[in-house]
Amino acid sequence: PLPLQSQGAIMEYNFREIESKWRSFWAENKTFKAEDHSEKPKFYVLDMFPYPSGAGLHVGHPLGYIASDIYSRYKRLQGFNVLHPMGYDSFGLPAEQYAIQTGQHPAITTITNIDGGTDKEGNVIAGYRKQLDIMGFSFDWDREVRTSSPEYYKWTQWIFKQLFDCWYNNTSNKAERIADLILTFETEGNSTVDATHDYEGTFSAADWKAMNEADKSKTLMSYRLTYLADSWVNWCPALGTVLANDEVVNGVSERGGHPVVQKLMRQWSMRIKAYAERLLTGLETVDWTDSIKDQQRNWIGKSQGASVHFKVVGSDHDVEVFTTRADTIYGVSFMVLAPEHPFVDEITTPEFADGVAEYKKQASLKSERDRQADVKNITGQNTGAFAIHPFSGDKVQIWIGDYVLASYGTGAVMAVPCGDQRDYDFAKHFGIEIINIFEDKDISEEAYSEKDAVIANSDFLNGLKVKKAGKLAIYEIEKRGFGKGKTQYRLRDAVFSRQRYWGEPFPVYYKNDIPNLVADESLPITLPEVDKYLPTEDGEPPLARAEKGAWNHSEGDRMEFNTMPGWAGSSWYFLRYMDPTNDNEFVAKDKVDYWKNVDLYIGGSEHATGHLLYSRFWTKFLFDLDLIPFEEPFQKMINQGMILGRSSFVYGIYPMGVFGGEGSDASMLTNDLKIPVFISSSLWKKAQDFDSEERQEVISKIDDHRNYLNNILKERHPGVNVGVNLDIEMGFVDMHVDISLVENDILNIEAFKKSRDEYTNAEFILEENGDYICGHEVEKMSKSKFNVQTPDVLVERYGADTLRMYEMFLGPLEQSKPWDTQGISGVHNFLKKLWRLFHDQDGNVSLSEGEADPKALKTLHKTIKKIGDDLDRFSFNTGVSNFMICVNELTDQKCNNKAILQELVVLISPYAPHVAEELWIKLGNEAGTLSYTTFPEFNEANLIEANHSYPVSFNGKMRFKIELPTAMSKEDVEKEVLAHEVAQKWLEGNAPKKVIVVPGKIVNIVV
RNA sequence: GCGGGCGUGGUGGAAUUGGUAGACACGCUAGACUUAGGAUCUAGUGCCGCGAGGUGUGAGAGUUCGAGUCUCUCCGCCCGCACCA
Repeated sequence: PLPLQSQGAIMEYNFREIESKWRSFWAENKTFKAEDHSEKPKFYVLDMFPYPSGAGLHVGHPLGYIASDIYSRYKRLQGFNVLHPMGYDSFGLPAEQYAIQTGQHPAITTITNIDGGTDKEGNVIAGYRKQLDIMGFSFDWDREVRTSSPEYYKWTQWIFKQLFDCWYNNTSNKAERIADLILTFETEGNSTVDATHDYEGTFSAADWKAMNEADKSKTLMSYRLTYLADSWVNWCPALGTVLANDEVVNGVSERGGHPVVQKLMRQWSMRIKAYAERLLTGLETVDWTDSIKDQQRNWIGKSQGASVHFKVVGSDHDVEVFTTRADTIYGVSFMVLAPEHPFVDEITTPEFADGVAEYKKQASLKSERDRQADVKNITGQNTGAFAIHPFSGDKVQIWIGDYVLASYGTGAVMAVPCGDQRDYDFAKHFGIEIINIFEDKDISEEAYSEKDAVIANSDFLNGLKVKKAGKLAIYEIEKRGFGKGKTQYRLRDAVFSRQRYWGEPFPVYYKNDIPNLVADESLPITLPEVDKYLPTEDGEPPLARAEKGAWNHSEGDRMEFNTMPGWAGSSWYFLRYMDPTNDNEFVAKDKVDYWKNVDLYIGGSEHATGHLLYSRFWTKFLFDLDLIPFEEPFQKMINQGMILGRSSFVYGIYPMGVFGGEGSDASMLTNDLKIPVFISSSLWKKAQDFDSEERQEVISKIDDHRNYLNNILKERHPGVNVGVNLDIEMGFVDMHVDISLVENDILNIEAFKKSRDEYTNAEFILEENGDYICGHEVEKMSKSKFNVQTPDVLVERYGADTLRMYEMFLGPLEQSKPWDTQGISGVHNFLKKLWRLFHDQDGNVSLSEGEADPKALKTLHKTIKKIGDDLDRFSFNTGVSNFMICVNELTDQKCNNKAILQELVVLISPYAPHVAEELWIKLGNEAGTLSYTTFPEFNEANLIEANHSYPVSFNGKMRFKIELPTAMSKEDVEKEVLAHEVAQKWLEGNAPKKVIVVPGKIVNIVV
């Protein structure tokens, strides 16, 4: 396409020159450097940092960055000391997968993706940094962090060490040092300790002292906030690694969609469960959307109820269950254990042993996904064992069934079929007798799960409503020693090991299989070189390939071979920006005390149960250790919507084969004859109608093409009766076409023909005007759909200021919306119009001094008010509209008053910083001072007008307007309005029933 | 099934506390200027109607002088969670 830049007047809006000039200026002068100490109040604006992928940025990525940049610039103008940094979440799978394929070290891939260059296959990579720079963001790049740099992950490792060295004290409700716990063990054993832990049983001080090193280590491990344990994990064979729950979606890996199975493995985990309650209550103190908060609440999944013990007949075991419906205790008709429940085998009677073994085998073969998909299929197996109902003493059957999850609660349920549909279905399926404990409720068809029932057939609970019965039941359960009231969380501890190369190594070595921490002086433990980025032959992670001498801690030890997951580095990066080069601390206390938490966080909502939860967890932990002065990392958060791509389609019909008599052969349709015919979309759509003229027209043109091909065939195969299969019903395809070949839905036919060999001779059925109109659809932006729009191309053609404003203009920030390049010209024209306000027809600067016209003042102050309000409520799209209205009005007024335009330039500078800087110096100001000047002050006096144009409604419908003095009294307004001739007409001679006058606003007449 | 959000012209969207529905822009139509236009400028553009006027914010009801906005019922779409005991 031709550049829009005209060669005409010299002083046209030359955005390329202006933008490159100011980009250099800002970089050279470090205009946006944030001071760590300041008299000014601080404001911390943070973007979720990107993973630098080789594919680069598309127009959807900068959306949030533009919004945060506008807000940062606004806050600077309001006199805040703004921290607005950027960095890279640079550990991750794509670089590692690329390393496996090409052998290129992920560190090199990462650097190329950030700084630009050429990849292994020779593709040119623009580089994230360059792509970000051309947008004119006011980042303080001196604070850049990269999670994969040793200087950074040194401190990720250090924080891991602190977690290892702490346990969670439920009494003080915070993390405390392990050394203190050991002291208690030495004097009192563990019975007085109320910790979040998974140690089974109790020990005395003497028991503790009698333990050997290995036992002590093992015991402490079940208290540490990060711990090594055998646990059921999500194993993804295709990726060769375990995944955290939030990385598994619908039973497949979030990245790549590979199947995930359950596997018992020795893994590092994070005891996030300890923080479940605080993660829940903390949500009340942050300004996030309800949607994200609810997602986190749901994920944490708090439920209150009771744990109850059922003795097993003829066994020492008792089955502990968790229930939220203690009121239904007398409705227990049987028990169900998860197939993986630890003592299933021990309680199973001999005659059911085979069945149980078979069922357990079947269950273990099913993946998590299969189990979920199989919800409707009721399966289970009787164990032959019986439990004793604690209150009634009745014997109830014990079954196993995979609708009971091993990982939730105790892995066992008391089944109350009258009140729970799953229990009900199970009972019906296996013919187990159902006890009904609800007064006057029919359960012949389904369970009664409403909570308004009255309890019956339940001894001391009879006649009580559900809620009361529940309380009384728990009271009795506790009193009689059958169990106790309990709060249960769905949140599970997070697996922290990955069997991958490109992540943080653990600062851990094993001595006689006991994990030990590497000393602080030895940090960081840097990633060793390996020959291949794949697991070893015996299934160890890639790090096991490292040369032993260089990598092992000391003779006879071995290092941890796992690496940390992606969320390790991103859980605390917002702290490092405050002090990115500190080699002695993860962040200096005085700096974090000044900057505190993030005031505004902008990023995608897809991190609701991953990054955002883990980051809150680590922040609370660091707060407990008194290392940082706040408990919530992100005070206010905005989740930008996705920008969807607008894909273009062509509709083609391909020859499908040949037909004919003797001697005809499919191979006669050689590749050079597989020539498609493409039909313009509107014709194609009309041709779907069997009776349409267009259909006949299309068919006859397809016939022409077929005849053409047939003639070639006949020439090649004289004497053979052969023709091609080519018609409107067969061989039809709609295909994505690269959007770079399409402009305003019109296909560039010549470029299209050149794009692929098979199109070279393609035929086209065109619109009357000779255009090929493409079809379109809104879908996710992706390479495979050929609908990716990159910022680079648009900046080159329209400039960064235009792109910034246009992305904001598309619609509300939080909303998903389709990308539409056509609309960008409106914003570009606006900036040209703005430019013209400052210049005369010859392009020379032309400004008038002196007092401004009241009209212009009104326009300006109306705009000041709106822009300020829009920014305060993050309504960037209406902000752009208001600028357009302002410039349209000033243009109509032919306003070139310096005082007015000066304020306008400041107002617009957050949105369009380059052109604002240029106009700022044209107004006679010092270069670069714009960023730190003051935001214009709104003065209402400029808005007051002598007259107001009242809209007059009859029964709420506006009929006419009347201009009256603003100060006129209600009574006089009513009188004037009623006297108006149009009012007389609508009244039809009748007196109005009622007249409502809202002074300065509206008049409504009821007739 | 549960939770969150949304539904306004041909399109993206505006209407902040209930007060002129459709701002602003794209697109479209007509015209001007131009060697040319995918540049620029002017006018028009919810729908029906020649007009007066009617009608109109997913559907229906309600509250109100007045409802896109508040309440209820229903329909549709998007996102998240989902055998959680």
